[in-house]
Amino acid sequence: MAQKILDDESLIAALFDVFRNRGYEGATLSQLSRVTGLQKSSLYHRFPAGKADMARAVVLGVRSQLHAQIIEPLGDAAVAAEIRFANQIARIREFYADGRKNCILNVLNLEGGDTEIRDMMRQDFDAWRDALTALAEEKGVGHRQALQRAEHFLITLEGALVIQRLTADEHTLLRSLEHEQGRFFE
Amino acid sequence: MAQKILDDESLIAALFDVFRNRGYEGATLSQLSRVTGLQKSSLYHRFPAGKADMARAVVLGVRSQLHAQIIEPLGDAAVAAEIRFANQIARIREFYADGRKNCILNVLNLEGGDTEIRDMMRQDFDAWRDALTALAEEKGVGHRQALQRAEHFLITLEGALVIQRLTADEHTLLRSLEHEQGRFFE
DNA sequence: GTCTATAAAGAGATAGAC
DNA sequence: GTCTATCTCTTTATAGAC
Repeated sequence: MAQKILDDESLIAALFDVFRNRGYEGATLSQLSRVTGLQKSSLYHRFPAGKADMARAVVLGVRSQLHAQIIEPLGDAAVAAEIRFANQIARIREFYADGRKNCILNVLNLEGGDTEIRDMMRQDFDAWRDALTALAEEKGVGHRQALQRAEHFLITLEGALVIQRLTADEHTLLRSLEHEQGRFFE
Repeated sequence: MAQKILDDESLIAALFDVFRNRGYEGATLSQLSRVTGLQKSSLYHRFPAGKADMARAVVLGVRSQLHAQIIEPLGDAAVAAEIRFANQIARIREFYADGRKNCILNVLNLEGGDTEIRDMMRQDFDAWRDALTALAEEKGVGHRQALQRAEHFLITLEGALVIQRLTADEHTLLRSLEHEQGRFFE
């Protein structure tokens, strides 16, 4: 049996990088081929439905990372709520390379995009928001306000990524996350 | 002299709608032709450098609207600061159709995008942020904090647009704007 | 200024050898 | 599982008539 040159994880990580930086339409098969080191036909062997399949695989990978590294730890009652929030910030900084990488949720959700992908991303947003809501409630914040703060936190995250990509001010994301951290439980 | 079927303003408005909803790569000449009612060659007559020219024209149109309708009114000393802020909110709601339309600054600023366009958008962001900073300072907020609030307001705007596009909750933008309005001068 | 027609390049996708 | 080679379709762009 012939060898896989790249394991699935590295392969999808390479595809991810192209999609998040250039969007769905901006990611060409030539680029995807180049960054993975695989010819187009090899990509089709692994992703029979082509580019749409690759994008779906990327989103599936992102969502499993998101759940394992961020959403589940937010609900880990063995750790103090403030620490869980701080750990979340650390994972966010890694995941977005301190704001130098885009959010796939933003770039893969334009008009004409794959509805299956949008549905998955909606579910993940809901799950993340709900985990944050529960965290605030744990510390005595009322449900309605906890929900608002959770949503506002994620809005700030997305907005900071957009603005940092525009201004190239490397501290935008970090500043925003720390600002929200200070207000989340108060 | 032959007639222009569409005046420049309506033409650019139609192009704008395609670019903001589908991004640069996602906007094809076929679509741009369809929404304007002009054949591709007619578009090339008006925009000799093609799609790149169209995107630049769209951004020029947006920036003149932004300055006339939002940035300049923010500095109009004849109107109370709170009213100026409230008027800004009203213009934002119109401009983004209460969150149903994207921000062009987000979708035209991916990797590989036109640097001329990015530079223009950066300038406009700076101008808007500076106008908001001055407004907060007018009401006694210190410079450093005024700048932070101005930036945070624009981050929230961009983030709310991203999240509303994802969740399709029609109240996301409005709720965010009102929340920020309550905190801006305090 | 707009049109029809067409060219040229690049996109996504497939066939078949190894 | 990967490759070379090829195909088809769409995309961007141009030529030239009206």
